[in-house]
Order: sequence, then C-alpha cells, then structure tokens
Amino acid sequence: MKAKTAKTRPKPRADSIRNRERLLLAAAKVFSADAGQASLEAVAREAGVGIGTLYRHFPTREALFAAVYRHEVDQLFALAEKLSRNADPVEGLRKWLHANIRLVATKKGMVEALQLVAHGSSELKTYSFQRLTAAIAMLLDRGVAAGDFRSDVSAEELLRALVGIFYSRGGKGWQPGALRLVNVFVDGLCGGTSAGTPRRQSPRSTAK
Amino acid sequence: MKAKTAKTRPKPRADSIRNRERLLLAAAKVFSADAGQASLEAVAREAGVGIGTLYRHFPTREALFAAVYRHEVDQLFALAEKLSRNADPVEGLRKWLHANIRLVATKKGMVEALQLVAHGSSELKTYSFQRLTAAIAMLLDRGVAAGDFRSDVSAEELLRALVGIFYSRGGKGWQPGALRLVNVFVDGLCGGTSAGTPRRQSPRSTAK
DNA sequence: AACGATACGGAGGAACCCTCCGTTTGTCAA
DNA sequence: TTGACAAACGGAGGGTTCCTCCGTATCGTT
Repeated sequence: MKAKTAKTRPKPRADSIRNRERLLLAAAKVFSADAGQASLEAVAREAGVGIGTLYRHFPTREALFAAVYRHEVDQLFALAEKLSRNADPVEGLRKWLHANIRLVATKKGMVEALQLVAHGSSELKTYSFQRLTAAIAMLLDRGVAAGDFRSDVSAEELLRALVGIFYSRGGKGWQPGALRLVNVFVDGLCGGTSAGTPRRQSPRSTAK
Repeated sequence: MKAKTAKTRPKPRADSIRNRERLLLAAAKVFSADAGQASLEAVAREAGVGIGTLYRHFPTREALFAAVYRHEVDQLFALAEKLSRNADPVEGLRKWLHANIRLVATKKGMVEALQLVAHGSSELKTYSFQRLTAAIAMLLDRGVAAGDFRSDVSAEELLRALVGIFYSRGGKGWQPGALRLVNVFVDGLCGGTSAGTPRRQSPRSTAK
C-alpha cells in the first residue's frame, strides 16, 4: 500500500504530502552531513520548498527529528522482537546489542536516533525510550526468569548504558572496543548478584 | 601564590588578566544555568566586558569551554591518584566510578566537562580524554596486574562506558540506577574472561 | 609627561530562527 | 468543465546570535 499520512483528520492535500516527503528526504540528507546542528533553512532549500512550508509541517526542530528518526527506532524494536523468539536469552541480548553497534557503524542516522533517546525533548524521547526499553525488556526478562541474569538491572538502565557505549564512538577502532564493552556488561549481568544492595566483591570464579 | 597566566610570553597586561578572570567567572555562571547553549554575548554582558574582549581571550566557544572545565577534569584525576594509593584495586575503581556519579549529581559543570570528553573538538577533548584515561588506567592496571580484572578492556573503553552511563541522567531516580550500572560493569570486569574473543557463556557461580 | 604597545568596546555584515500574511493551488460540488 | 473556497505555499521581515574589524582608551615604561 502507499504511504499515508491521513489519520482521522479532515483531508490531506496532495501537494502537502509530496512536500512532507521531500522535507523528510532532505532532512535525512542534511542531518547526516552535519548531525543535528544543520540549519533548518538549509533543509528547506535542499527540499526545494519555502521555509514556511517546513515550519508548517514540522513546527519545531524536534518534530522534524522525530519524523526522521522514528523509523530507525522501530527497526531496532523489530529486531528485538525477532531475537526474543529465536535465540536463547543470553545470546539474544548479546546479539541485539552487537547489532546495535553494527547499525550505528553503518547507518548514518542511527546515532542521532539513539542520542535523542537521551537528549531529545518530550515527544521523540518518550517514544524512543519506551520503544527501546520495551525491546530490551523483551530480551532481558526471559533471561531473568530463567535465572540467567541478575534481576536488579532494569531495561531502562541497560538502555542508558548502551547509548553511552557508543555515545562517543571515536575513530577507527571504536567498534571492537564497543563490542567488548557490551560483552563485559553482559558478563556482569550473568555473574552478578541479584540483590538490590551493592555487595562487597565476592571471589570470582569464572576468572581466567 | 597568585593565579598567573603568564607563560614565556612577552608580558601580560593587568587589565587583560582581570578581564580574563571575570570572563571565566561569568562563563561558569552562565553555562551552569543554560549548559553549553548559552550565548557568548550573554557571557560578555555578565562579565561586564565587550564582546570583542571575550573573543580576544577565547577565540572560539570551545576555547572558553576548555578554560572553564579543565579544572573539573583535573579534580577527577587527583581523586584517582589518591584512590590508587589507598584502596585495593577493585574497590578503588568502584569508588572512583561512584565518586564520578556523585560529582555529576551535585556539581553543575561536571556533566558538561565529561560530555566534552566525547564531543568537544580538538583541544579540550584531547586533554580531558588523556587525563581521564590516565586516571582510569591508574586504577585499572593495578587490578589487572593482580589478576582481579580481565585484561582485555582498556581504560579508554571504560571511560566511554562511564561517560555513557550518565550521559542521559534522567529525572529523580537516575543516581541509584547509575550506581548499579557501574557495579554491574565492575562485576563484569572481575568475572569475565581475559581472552580477546567473545566466549560462550560459562555457568555462573555467584548467581543468587 | 610622553609615547609605543597592548587591550578594549561595540558597530556591523552574515547566518539563522520563526512568524505572519498575501498569493497560489488542490479539491469538490454543481 | 467550471467556479469557489479552504488549505497549503513562499518568503519578507523582525529579532537574536555569531564573529570580525578597527578606532579609541589604557597600561607600563622611560
């Protein structure tokens, strides 16, 4: 079926839809070049529409971001859904985290999408956060139920950690490092206590 | 002794020094109110100097940030130094990480300082990154040498994870969550393998 | 006191933000 | 088809911030 923006609203006009899509395309392009700081007038120019048109469709900068990046978030959610059916809990979580890193490494917009989870205000933030939290919970809860994971780390917290891990994706070698960090984290989830209070260090057993 | 900006340069003039300090004071104040986004003209106004004076002392926004936040970074470094002498490796690292969280929670500017580690360009980034990496290495290496920590996680990587953990410090309950995340991470460092390749999950022993 | 050297201040051009409103265009009923 | 109106368009324009440039004021020295 065709892409439709029509909700229950009176009526969407044809040129309106066309321009909206042009704007989204242009925004994706301009943002990926100069992430997040690009001028909205540049987006309008790129799209070949007036600045007024841009503001009518997306009243705030945030709104434009939201429209551009919502799709990426949904993609991650879908992956979690799939993994939660197939892989075993520990490997499922690990794979999803790894996939995140790979996506960030290749897809331009993904980083912005995830950073907005933390900084974007209101709408997109809420949406992404809930969506991704749900995705992680899907993977996490099974493991907790099965006794594979400690139970005192929430999906929200894990999400924060993840965002952080590639928050500062540096040059060349960031990817292996990020993968390793995720592994460390998953190990921590598996090996730790399940009590709420910080405990003293107990002698490790799986150490080399 | 008095604060001195004089290096090997020809001669620093008295009013120059005075204005520089006024600017730093004003910047700290204005930035803590509206972190990082505040207008530089507001800073100049607050300091009671012309905008030209601000730009002469700090040619770029970055330069001003650097001057304001360098101090915070040094503070963290000093703490690591102290902890690396007193506490045992595992607890030393844990304490430093916890201290970070506490500082971020109370001191306004600390978050900006740490975020700049990831995003600030060139000068401050390099300085902070090296400084904090060194701080962590101080705490980490002892533990690795003693066999307390796995050896395949570098100080740089740990720093990234840390920055990430309170990158998105949310409302009310972020602090307990952050502390828990750090604990999970430290547990991962203790319990994990020391080989480079991701291994299959081994049966945990300290689990509840 | 006088005189360079140095630093100061702020005017000004450019970029951007966002609003407002006159003009154009799509849609639908006749 | 045609006419008419709501909806959407475009961009001028007022306000803000950025950063540069240069005439003026101040410092420090002789």
